[in-house]
Amino acid sequence: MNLRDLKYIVAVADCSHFGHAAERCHVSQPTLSGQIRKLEDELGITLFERTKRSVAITPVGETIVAHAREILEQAKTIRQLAQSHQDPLVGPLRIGAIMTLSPYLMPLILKPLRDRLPQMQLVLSEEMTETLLERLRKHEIDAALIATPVDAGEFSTIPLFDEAFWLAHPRNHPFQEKKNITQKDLDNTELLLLSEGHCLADQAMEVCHMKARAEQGDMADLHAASLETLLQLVGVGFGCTLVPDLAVQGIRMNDKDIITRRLQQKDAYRRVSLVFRRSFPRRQALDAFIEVVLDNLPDTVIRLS
Amino acid sequence: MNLRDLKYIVAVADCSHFGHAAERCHVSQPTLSGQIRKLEDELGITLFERTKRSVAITPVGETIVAHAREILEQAKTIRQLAQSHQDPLVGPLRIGAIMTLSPYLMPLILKPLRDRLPQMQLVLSEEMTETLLERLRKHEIDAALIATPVDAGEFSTIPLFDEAFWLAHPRNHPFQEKKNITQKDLDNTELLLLSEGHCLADQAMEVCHMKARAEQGDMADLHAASLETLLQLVGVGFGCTLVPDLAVQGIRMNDKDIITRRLQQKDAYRRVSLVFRRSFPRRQALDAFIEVVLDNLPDTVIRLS
DNA sequence: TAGAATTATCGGTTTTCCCTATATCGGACC
DNA sequence: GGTCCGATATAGGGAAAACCGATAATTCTA
Repeated sequence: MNLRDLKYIVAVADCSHFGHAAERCHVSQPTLSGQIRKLEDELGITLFERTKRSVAITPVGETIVAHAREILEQAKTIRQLAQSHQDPLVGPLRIGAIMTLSPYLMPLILKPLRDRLPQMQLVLSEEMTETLLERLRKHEIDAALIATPVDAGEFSTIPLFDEAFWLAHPRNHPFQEKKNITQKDLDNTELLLLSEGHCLADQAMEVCHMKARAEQGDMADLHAASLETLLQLVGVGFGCTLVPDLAVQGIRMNDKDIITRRLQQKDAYRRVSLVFRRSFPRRQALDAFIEVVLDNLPDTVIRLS
Repeated sequence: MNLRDLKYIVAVADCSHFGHAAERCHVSQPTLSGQIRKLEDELGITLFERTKRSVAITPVGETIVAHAREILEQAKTIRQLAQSHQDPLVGPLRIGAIMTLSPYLMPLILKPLRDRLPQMQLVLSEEMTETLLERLRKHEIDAALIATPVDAGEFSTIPLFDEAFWLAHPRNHPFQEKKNITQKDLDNTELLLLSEGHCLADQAMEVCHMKARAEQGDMADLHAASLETLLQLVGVGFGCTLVPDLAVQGIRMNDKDIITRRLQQKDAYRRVSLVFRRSFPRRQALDAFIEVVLDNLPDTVIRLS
């Protein structure tokens, strides 16, 4: 059996005439006759009762043709489905982003994205870096926005932009008196950090030359689960923290108890990249997505392409 | 696209491994790879995201494979349908019979038929000869039991048995005194007849050398619509009629006011045949049906095979 | 009885499918 | 780092199938 054969028998059932059916199927009448004969042999039944003068379908033939029609409909559906997905920009794009980036970046790009790529449906998720990479591996997401370098291996990485760290301290903190915050100031300060697994914590520690988390002892209970929580803690005077640029842009106006200050250090930034499986087939969708992202970043970040 | 291709993509979707899928489909791995590649090209989309190390289905691929599964199910259904109809004895057999035969023959054969050919479902209809032939032509029935010769042409005819005509007259009719009813007696008698179109009326007229119906004038109002009605008329003394053998066997015991007598004439019988389209494919079903009919006729009829 | 219409058959050509062998790539192991 | 193992992809040739044109066979029509 064969989709072609089914098309043939449906045509004959419709036309009750081998010649006309053959014409409809764009084959010669002998070809169509032969194929139908072969199908009948294969099924072991007579589908059409032929005389030299007429063609009539048998009762079994009738029910089988009904099934054949359904099959051909389904096949058409498959072709249409494929058709509508031929444009790689069309269809859902599943993007994951780290939690210290997503809430501040997404509001900037969602609307432009909807305007520029209305056919692309963005499916967002927020996870920590390791979880994102794991989900990439399991094909649960198509790409991840992270701020940690990954080995080439199975993934490709496209650097998007560098994002400076700002210092956030409470209104009446000693830092308020200082004009410039130096590397030394930072080194002597205990920062409030996000809980384990958040890359921001590691990056902050690196910037401040802090020791590994494991050696810090009882500071652990001050590790917050989200940047928002962290800023709340800063707001009520618990201490300072480092905040990436996009988050600063997002919060600066809202809270009078938090002072955010640019750091002078050259290396106080993190590099945000898009990571995806090297084999991901809709590369053009990613390129289009990247373009929208870069076009809608504030000028406080440094674009990399 | 192709049923084989769909089988291939379902296999790959199930196995996530070209080699294993190829094994399941009993083809080599390059063959399967090539066909899937070709299908992807034809559809213009990527169904599977492959690395040298692994295979994962794309979202479009997922939905397409779902449709493919349904198609394959339908195809399986077709094959099963064909399978269960491969025995020509299986399935409905639509038999039409003339109204002067059906009520007396069918009771004799229905039970034996159900015993001997339980898989064959008999669909009965009763019509006049012309209507039966028309329905044969339109494939509405598969065969007809009639008592009139038909031209070979599109139909085949198998004679089944000869059925004698009996004379039926009321209890106190002049015929009662006679020991033998002669041809001459009949010729001088006006018979009650069935209404136009029933072959029995023509046959009775022929046996009695009656003139054509059109010339009979006001006898028309005594033409009955069924044999049972005719016999009721005989029973209440309206006149005589000819009754075919099987009907006599059916009614003889029931009515004390009707006398049935065998005719001595050699040609006072009608030939009952089975007629069917020459192209009808289930000839064996007809043969089996005929065998059951012949095996269950009373010995008062003369079997012809 | 000739002609038109219709399905079946035949021989040869083209297309498709399939297989074996091999290339290529990525990961694992030493 | 080299080598082997496990995957998928590619190439070439051979077998099967599908297809076509021409023609036969049959039946209806005029």
